[in-house]
Amino acid sequence: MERNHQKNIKPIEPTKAELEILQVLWEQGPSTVRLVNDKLNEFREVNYTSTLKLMQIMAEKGILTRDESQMKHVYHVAEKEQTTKDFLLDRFIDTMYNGSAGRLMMQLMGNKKTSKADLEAIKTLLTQLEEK
Amino acid sequence: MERNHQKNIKPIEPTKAELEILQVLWEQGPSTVRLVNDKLNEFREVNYTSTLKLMQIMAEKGILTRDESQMKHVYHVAEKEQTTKDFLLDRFIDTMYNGSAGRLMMQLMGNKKTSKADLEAIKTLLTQLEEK
DNA sequence: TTAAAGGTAGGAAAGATTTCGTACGAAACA
DNA sequence: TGTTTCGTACGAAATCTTTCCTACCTTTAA
Repeated sequence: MERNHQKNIKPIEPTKAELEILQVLWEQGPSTVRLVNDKLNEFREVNYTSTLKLMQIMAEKGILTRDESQMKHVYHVAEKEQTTKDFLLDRFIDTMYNGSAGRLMMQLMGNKKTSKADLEAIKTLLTQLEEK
Repeated sequence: MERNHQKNIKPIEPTKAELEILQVLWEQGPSTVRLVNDKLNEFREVNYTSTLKLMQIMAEKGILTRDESQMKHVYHVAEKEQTTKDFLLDRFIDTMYNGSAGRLMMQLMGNKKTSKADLEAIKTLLTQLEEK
């Protein structure tokens, strides 16, 4: 079930479209709207000003910051990528697996997206953890 | 009909509120609106007719089916729980980890929601898998 | 030096999702 | 029987999200 016990911390709750933009910025690093929009258009048609607007809103919300010193503003992701991903993963685990990461692990084991190599890597990591 | 342009494949894309309802039904099994609404109200205030409406919409979309033989309709989840969860997990992995389940695994290892017991269980499972 | 291209800002429309008011029928019960 | 309680149906309002139009400014290139 969904809960938010956090008082002061602002929960980053990107919408679907916002997440797309975050993905581009995570991959490309700080970027102009133009670049982000071009990337988005590689797989989905979207008007330049739509992307602009969205990124402006995200800046307002504090999801992004921007450098306005140049005419072409450069947008940065405000939070560390990992912080956001941790938050989203936690929420996913809460809503889908009643907060049990173990259950998610279990499902992953049987998931087609999990390769043999993945499993090997996990095993190695586990062993290392154990040795400490 | 017009919501779903794909022919035979049904992409289960529950919204946030719909997912809450699914969670209740997964946990409780087939239920009346009353029961679902009561459960929801345990952690968030929501009007009975709101829940009713949502469940009616979900039935229209095919996410739920319902038994109308009694006055108190009983709603069932149409898809197997696992099918929906598989789909949602896949999508999560795609948007958050570029489709790599391994990366998600890695993040899980360092996640606070992953307990020592979880890790142990994984290890056992991995070893079993290997022996086969 | 002017036209074209490319940039931001802001509002409003369009779409999707969520919430709830109202109407009305069936059951429970005083 | 009459009234209260509990149920469904449906429309519409409220809200959130996404898209894009228009205005206007700056840079670039002819």
